[in-house]
Amino acid sequence: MSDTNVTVQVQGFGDVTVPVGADFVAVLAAAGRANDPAVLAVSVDGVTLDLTAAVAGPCRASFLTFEDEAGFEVFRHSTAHLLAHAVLRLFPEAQPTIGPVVEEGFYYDFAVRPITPEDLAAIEAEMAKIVAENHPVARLELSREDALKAFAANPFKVEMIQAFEEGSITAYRQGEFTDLCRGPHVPRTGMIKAVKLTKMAGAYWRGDQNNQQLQRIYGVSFPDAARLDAYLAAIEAAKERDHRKIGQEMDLFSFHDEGTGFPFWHGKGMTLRNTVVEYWREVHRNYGYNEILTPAILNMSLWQTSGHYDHYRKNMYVTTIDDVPHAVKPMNCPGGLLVYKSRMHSYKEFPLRVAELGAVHRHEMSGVLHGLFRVRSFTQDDAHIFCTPEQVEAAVVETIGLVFEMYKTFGFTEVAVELSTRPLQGSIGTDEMWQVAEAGLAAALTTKEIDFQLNPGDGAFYGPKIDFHVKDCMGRSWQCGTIQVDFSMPERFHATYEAEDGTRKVPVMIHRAILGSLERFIGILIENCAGKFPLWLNPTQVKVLPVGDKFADYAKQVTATLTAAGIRAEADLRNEKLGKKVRDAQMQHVNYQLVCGGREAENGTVSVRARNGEDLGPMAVADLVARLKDENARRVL
RNA sequence: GCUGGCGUAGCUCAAUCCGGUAGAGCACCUGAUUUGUAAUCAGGCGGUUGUGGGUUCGAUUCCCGUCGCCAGCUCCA
Repeated sequence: MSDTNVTVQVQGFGDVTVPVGADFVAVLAAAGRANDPAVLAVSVDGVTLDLTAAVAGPCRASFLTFEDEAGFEVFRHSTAHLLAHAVLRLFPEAQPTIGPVVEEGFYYDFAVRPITPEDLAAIEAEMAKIVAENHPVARLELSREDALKAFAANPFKVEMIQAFEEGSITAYRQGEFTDLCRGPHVPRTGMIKAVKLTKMAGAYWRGDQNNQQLQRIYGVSFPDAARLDAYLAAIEAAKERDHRKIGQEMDLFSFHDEGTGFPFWHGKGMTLRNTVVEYWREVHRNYGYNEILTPAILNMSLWQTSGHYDHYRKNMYVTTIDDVPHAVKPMNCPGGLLVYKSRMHSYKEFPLRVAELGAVHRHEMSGVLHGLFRVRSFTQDDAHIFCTPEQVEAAVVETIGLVFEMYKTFGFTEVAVELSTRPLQGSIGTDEMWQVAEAGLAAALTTKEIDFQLNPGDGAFYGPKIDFHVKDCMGRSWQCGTIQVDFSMPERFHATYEAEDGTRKVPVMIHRAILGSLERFIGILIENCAGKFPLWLNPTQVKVLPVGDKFADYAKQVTATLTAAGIRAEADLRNEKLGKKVRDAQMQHVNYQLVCGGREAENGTVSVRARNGEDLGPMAVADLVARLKDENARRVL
């Protein structure tokens, strides 16, 4: 090999030799993929670069397409530039700020007059024009001085440039549009075949409410129209499983202007909720918990003792009783501590497991409310475990087991775990307390052989925590469970126990929730199954469908038999044809439809149709009852 | 809370741009039909157009306030 050539190891192809100073377009050609339209960028020794970057020396290169995460990001980021390019053509006075790639596509923030939905269509059309013009995208390296000059009219870019290191400042130019950017980018605007601007919103410069409000435009993009269409279809499908829509259709719950953010549970919703609670109680009994219930409104002095008055007051509802300030509880722990303190405790009782399905009220900002997911009143499946410092690890190990067991029952087998440690500021307690608590949680996770992500500084102000995120069938992640070690609350309340040596000591308190909020968890359940509940959870498990009025009595009789056996059955006695009743039962996502006609009434059977449309044929009512009871008892998913 | 969009019958929507006192489907009720595995037919009931004010001869429509709903407000060139 001579000095004038350099060898590049191309992944999936082999070695390629090109002249020194050649770019990766040449490497691509040498690898037999000249002008491959799928190639967006190149990864050189792990660093993503433009295809137009020069080969600096011997290296390993792999070409990136939309299928590679890095290639995908380049593509989306280039689309953000395309968006800014189009916006500047239509609104020359607009000042572009930043335009990153996000999970759901990309966005670009502009300082510009409010953008309307009509503008969005015009911008999309302009973007299509720029794509058709197929401008090459060129990288420019700038000195700070030149960069400041080039972007002098845009205070946001100036602010950014001032923060950058000299020598690292680059910009990209396509046609008449140049944007400050780290890159890399796709080589030509023509590669961005399918774009959809999805929504627009206000956002603050650098995410700070005190800064100027900007106009944010969101979008998605794909290398071809088919993938865009598939994406849009998936969005529509997600709307169909929105728990707010299903909650209304299935008559589970409602919201009213008279109580913003406060859910009203209907009969069907309560059945679902009670089923969840029933299971919850069963498991907690098995794990040695005892259940308590503490009041909703308590004297403000309690919240002063607990520290909520100082740390959480802005989220609390306050009231006055007999001229004395009180507050509606935002958390259950202070009440739980009063119960603990109501009598003496011995180390022999530990770990003392006390659970409470406590309804808490929190004043959340109006803008964050969202169906059952974010409400102002919800029921926590709370529990507090009182123990000695030595028992923390074992108690946490046990709780982790409980968490996984419950999630599995509801069909959530993919669970992500995070350990959050002491916040840098505003935490209470000694270094030693924190070290012991953090080590205890980490050790418990290790014992259970659970992979976890460490979030340094993300703990509560009173102690470290483990958070559990369940993944639903759409791949979305929901934080539900939490285990928090707390050394300080028992101390504030002067809670004690009598130790083995006869001295009074302060117990450790472990706060934990598994479902988190019943409301939210039920919302997750609804979206996870799109309203098609497994039998054990479904508020209406069975619909009995007489084929005509003549068989109404038989249908009633079957329904009564099922109900007596603990099966949630309803008869559809409307004067409608069978097809109509089947259709309606399907739309209500009932698990089984039992058709009753002459043949069935004569033989004491029902013809069973499953929700998936399968015809299970005629079945003796007693056999069906046995089958459903079994499916129910085993909580089949 | 902030920005933008939206509030019309129990539900889904039309009429709103360009002011002339609201219309359909589903649901519900009545009748006919007596039904065999995803919608039988006909008739009927149902709305001070979220709410308060303003402009106007006249406001669902235009303007202002207010309440509620929806989306976004973490991702850093």
